[in-house]
Amino acid sequence: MKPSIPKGTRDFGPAEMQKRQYIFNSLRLNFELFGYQPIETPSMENISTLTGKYGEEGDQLIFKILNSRIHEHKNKELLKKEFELSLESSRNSEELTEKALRYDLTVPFARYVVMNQHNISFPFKRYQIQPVWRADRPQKGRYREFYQCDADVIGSNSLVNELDLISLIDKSFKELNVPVVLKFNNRKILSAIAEVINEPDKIIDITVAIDKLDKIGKEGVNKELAEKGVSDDAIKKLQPLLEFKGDNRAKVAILQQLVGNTETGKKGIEEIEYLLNNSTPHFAKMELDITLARGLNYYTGTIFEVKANAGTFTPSILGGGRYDDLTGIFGLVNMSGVGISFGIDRIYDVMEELNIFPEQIGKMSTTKIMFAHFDEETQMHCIKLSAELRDKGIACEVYPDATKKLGKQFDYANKKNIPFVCTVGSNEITAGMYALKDMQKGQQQQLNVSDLIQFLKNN
RNA sequence: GUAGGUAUAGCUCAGUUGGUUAGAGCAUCGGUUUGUGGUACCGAGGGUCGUGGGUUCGAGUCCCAUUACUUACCCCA
Repeated sequence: MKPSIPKGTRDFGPAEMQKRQYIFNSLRLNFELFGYQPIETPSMENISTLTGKYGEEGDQLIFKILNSRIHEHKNKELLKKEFELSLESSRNSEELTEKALRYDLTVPFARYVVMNQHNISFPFKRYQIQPVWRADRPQKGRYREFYQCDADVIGSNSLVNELDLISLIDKSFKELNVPVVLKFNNRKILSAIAEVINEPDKIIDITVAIDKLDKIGKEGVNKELAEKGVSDDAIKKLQPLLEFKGDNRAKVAILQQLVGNTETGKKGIEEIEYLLNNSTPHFAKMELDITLARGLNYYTGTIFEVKANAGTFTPSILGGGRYDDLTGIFGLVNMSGVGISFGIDRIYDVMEELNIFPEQIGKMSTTKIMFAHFDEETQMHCIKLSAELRDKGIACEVYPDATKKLGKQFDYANKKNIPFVCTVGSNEITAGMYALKDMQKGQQQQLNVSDLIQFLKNN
């Protein structure tokens, strides 16, 4: 059998893991610097927890888990009927699938908050670093299994949380040295637009269409709007939005004209102005993008998206926003939350393309020193030495095979990028002086055990 | 779901208008070197050319089907 792994999944070797962990560690550190606490939730959720939260398209991409032991089901006729119905249309049958792999970390978080509401003191700031699964068709930068690193605050309406997240985004990408543009918008603006042009039912179609502006252009957007049944009159009213150019202030002015006289519009503009006036990103380029919509259904206020600002591969590497009533579905109302999600797999891809991982990352050995030997006796001596070094906190290993060939042992150390090799033969044992070779410099020196330990601690 | 591309050694790929025994680099193993790697030289193993059918005296090469992978669209981290 030829081994393989499912489409859209990947194995990670030691070098990749080192780079991935570099990103994970950096993000985790920042999450904690901002006061977020870690939680984890199961890979699978009850399917009813997930469906209906991501929009029509999103729901289709949920990985469903077939119920176990369906061959033992008591009512097979019912199963057959359910299966046939499932062939007819996109629906979910709990007789067939009652669990699904999580699609994101936000919805499971909302579920967690509702279930643990009596043990949580609000506002609750949590971070979560776990894989999610999407039954998408894989392509460049798109995987079926990938990690999200989420930071959310729930139980606070304050826009200070948005400011906090902007700082977190700014600081995180600064530390990773990834040049980014942080785009933001407000769903209230989008709602107000739908209101103003009298197409409140088409809010999703409208947002999705204008989201594509930079891809398909003004004409493309208009065409799509018409296809979705938006009236000509409404499309005409939308034109200023699609045509304007200018800086953040100019955009606000346009919004003011377009939706400033509606209540939601006014509120949305207020929020946007607050963020523009009070956020202080030093690294990320902050840009109000009034065509930014984001597909997920649950956002109601501020929305965020981050893209790399260099190179040719610039997918969205972070997304987020405010959701006012995600917990409401689970029975806990008046619980507004806001959060962001770093897509570390894409951040990795972007960093790889821009070649901005620090030089040593991916090339460093976690082993500091390897012991080379000549026979079983000298090998045993190495094992004792290694125990002594490990007690002092020095990562070391003994070449596992008994071989007389030093070359082979050095080759192993070299390929593993182990910086030091200590050769232990009978001469060394008798003298109590060991040959320590610096693999990079190629220099060798004789040291006794305590000097060896001291040297390795200092280098 | 829609549209393209690719499929030859463990990996990355050559392979001419269809023509003898299908090649290279890397990797692996061995040797040059029985106490020294990263750089040198020599050698070895490893392929049903994705699968099935067709055209032909002859197919890795042309045609059809099929499967897998991949890219773009949709959507998204």
